[in-house]
Amino acid sequence: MKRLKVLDVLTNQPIGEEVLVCGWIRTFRNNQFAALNDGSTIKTLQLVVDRETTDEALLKRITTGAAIRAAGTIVESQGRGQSVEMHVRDIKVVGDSDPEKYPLQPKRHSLEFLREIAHLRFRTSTFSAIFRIRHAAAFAIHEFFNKRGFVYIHSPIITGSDAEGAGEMFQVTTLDLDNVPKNEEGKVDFKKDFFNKATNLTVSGQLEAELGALALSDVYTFGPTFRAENSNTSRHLAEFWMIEPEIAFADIHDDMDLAEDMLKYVIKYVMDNCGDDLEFLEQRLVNEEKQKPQNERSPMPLREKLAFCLEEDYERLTYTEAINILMNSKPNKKKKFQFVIEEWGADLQSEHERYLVEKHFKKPVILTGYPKEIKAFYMRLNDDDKTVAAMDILFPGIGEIVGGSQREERLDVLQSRMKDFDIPEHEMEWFLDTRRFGTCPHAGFGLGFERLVMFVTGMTNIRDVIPFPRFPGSAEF
RNA sequence: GCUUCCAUAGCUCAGCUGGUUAGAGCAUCUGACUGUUAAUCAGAGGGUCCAAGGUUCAAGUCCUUGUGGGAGCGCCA
Repeated sequence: MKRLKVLDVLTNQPIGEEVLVCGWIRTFRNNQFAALNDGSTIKTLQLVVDRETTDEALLKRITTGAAIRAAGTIVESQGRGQSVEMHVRDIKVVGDSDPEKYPLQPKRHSLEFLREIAHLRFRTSTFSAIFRIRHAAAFAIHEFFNKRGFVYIHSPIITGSDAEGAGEMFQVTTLDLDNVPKNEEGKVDFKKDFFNKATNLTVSGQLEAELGALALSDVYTFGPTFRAENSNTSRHLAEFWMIEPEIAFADIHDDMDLAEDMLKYVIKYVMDNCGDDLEFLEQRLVNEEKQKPQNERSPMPLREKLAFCLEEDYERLTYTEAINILMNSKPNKKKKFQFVIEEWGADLQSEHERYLVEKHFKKPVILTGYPKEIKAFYMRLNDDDKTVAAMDILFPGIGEIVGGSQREERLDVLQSRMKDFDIPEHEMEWFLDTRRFGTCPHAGFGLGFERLVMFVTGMTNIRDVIPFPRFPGSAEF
């Protein structure tokens, strides 16, 4: 007999048919009713075991966490709470689970506790929902770009370029750290290393994506990214996944349109395909927030918040406009901000971004035209010579979700900008070649995938939306 | 890296200005019940009070240091 997934049984309801299901027991009530989950859906299939005819020793082995293979007939449920259930004819315990030792028992567990047993947390309703949604979001991203004719580029994970300037890098080496070869100057001799040079894990695939875009027109990368920064927050990881589209013959406005369209596409896809999981996570949030005071609770339930982000156009404004709003804001005048905005040119802190998104506009915001001093060298210099064509998309609750820009396509301007930032030209010749030969206006952005998953699931700690989070001091599992 | 809070049973927590045998709910186990669904009822077991020092007649409680965790900030996606 072919195994059916629980999702198929619950969707198709093959009443009267004998089927085979496999999965793990969530609870076993009354020595009679087992809730079986196989990860295909957040829902469980109720297995009704005949306790008169089933061996008592076998009944004792049907415990929370046990792996089960059960054959029986699907019938309309006699009880409330589910429409169909299985009358079990034959049940086998494939893998036992000692209830005295198994850490997941049918009760609420804290996210902090589950983080410590990340190898088992897939088995909880919350995390199975999160990772199904994570999958759906990843799939939707590929689908979105594919429909628009983008080419998926695999940018290198090990990079020999050390001028990307996006943060501290992890070194990659096969040198014996107990006996490091030195050159004549007494420095590490990387000529003896695996690649004959110093190499690192990538902090961004953007520069490589630009190379692709200047031939294939529209490309994107979607891969792991590594930052060796000592960041200890609920929004940062040392290893995370990033999506970096790059579009040729395009300006900053095309870039903003693309980012907004993509975010909306992914959110809609998840809403259309993960309804049960979203409903569960929404209820989870409501229950969690019951303990909080009214003013700290979310203004909208999860699904309403997502729908709101689909209907609304994101508020687009310049850095200069944002500074004016902030300078005239109540918290700024009453010096409630930790960093009071006093003049144009100030870097925006997260408290300022949060004010704009959560208090002032109450919807996603796209900020453009930042002062050139506070942004990267490759961003296109505007005609005012003071600002660059950068854009950041800010989301309620999680802050910056997208950072992008129109790229500086003019060779001379780019070279002078690199000089300003002390970036050695000789290491970037390959990058400058794109400006020497057939350069054209182009733009792109980086989307933090985990931050998107946080937003869509309503989770508030980034360590709960990636299976095995890496952060300073921790690379477990 | 900085600021701040926390660490007591398998889990979530209570434990008052330091005072005799450290508690509850859930989970687990035993029994009863049997169409349950946070099952119910009765009972039982379960503790290096994070670690090491210190103060004190007396420390789960106070102090110091360390370790682990949360939240916020910075860096960013």
